[in-house]
Amino acid sequence: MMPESGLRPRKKDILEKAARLFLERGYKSTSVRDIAFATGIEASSLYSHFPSKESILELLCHECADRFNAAMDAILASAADNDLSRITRVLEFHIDTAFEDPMSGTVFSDEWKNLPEDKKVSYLEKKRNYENKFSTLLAALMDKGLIVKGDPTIKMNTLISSVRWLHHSKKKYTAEEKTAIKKEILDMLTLGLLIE
Amino acid sequence: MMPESGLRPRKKDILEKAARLFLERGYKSTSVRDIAFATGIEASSLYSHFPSKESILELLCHECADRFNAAMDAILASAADNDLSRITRVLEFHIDTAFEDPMSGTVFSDEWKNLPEDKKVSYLEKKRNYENKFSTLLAALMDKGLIVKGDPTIKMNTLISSVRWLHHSKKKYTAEEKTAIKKEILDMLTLGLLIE
DNA sequence: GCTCATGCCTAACGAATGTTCGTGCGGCAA
DNA sequence: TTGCCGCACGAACATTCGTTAGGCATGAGC
Repeated sequence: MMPESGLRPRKKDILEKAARLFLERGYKSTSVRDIAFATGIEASSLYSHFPSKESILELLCHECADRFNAAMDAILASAADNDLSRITRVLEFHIDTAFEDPMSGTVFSDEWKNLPEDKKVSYLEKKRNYENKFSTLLAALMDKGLIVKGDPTIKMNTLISSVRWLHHSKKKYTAEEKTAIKKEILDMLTLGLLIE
Repeated sequence: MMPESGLRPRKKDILEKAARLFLERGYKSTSVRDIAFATGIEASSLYSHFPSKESILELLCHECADRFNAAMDAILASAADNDLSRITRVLEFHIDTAFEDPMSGTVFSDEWKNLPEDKKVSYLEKKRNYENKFSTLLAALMDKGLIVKGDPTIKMNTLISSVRWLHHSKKKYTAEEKTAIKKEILDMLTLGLLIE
């Protein structure tokens, strides 16, 4: 999945197992012993790799926020895109992430609440930064008359939320199914439900 | 004296406080002592009203599922509606609920996972029942050529998810703001983002 | 061959959790 | 009055939680 490749394999392993458990049961419902068992070691051995359970969540949260921001920056910087294709690519990124790395979406919208207060602040800064870029992009599109005018924040939140169900979807999809789902959601968000 | 809604006032009070805490912190992060403190009693006194913490969640979950199903049934049964206005009213119900009773949405999509296995089954049955009615309605609209054809389940999940952010929104809105937000989300979902 | 860090173990810790117990108090029915 | 019942209490319970301490094995570098 995503943990940096500079990490020791065991550490990476723990992060992956923790991420999956946090996704399935939530942070609070996942005990240190659960993570250790999934990794195949004892609970106390975790502390050879991480100073605390919260530090695992912290690492996952910030890594995820950084990945979202990096993707957004890349899309915004790409000269190959006009504004309209930019928003499509942002949405595609959200959908792809939901498929390939479902933990990210959960972290991004839910589990960060379990961070200790100080770590929460710095995470929320990254999150707000991402959302600002998102809604600024929407506002620019409104100004150019490319999308329906309105409150960019409302539209942004609605767009981000709308793919949330994918994260928790247990079903395994084939590549073709993923493409089909992606297209359907994308069409729905851009063109709407109704036939005019 | 409270206008008795079936439940004793203290019991109703506990349920309300618990619902709010479950919404804000999540079920697992809310202790029995938290609920008791919010109600103004001791933890042990809770057990004069409920046999367990889980039973509080169970009651909230099933009550919520029943409310969603009742609303859906009312909309489907109403002769005053055509199919197209039905889907609008379903979406409006979701948005209204997110404003007026934010706990419901959280329960509906998240916190039910904390139910014990046997209670989970009966809850999921109600939820599946609701979702079936929802996607059947969408399928009917597709057949009549009123909405874009596709997978009703994908569309249903996307629609339901898209208002999830409202539940956790801390801001309190005026009635006018609520109406405006509702209209913007509704337009966005039905007409899409793009200007054709 | 010695050192030393690494990674894992067993054992145990204090704190917090959900819950039970015994009790007391006030109101209502007999 | 008597007795019961609903509701509340403080104390204590067993369990689980995150975490720490101390020790043992391994293997790389001198």
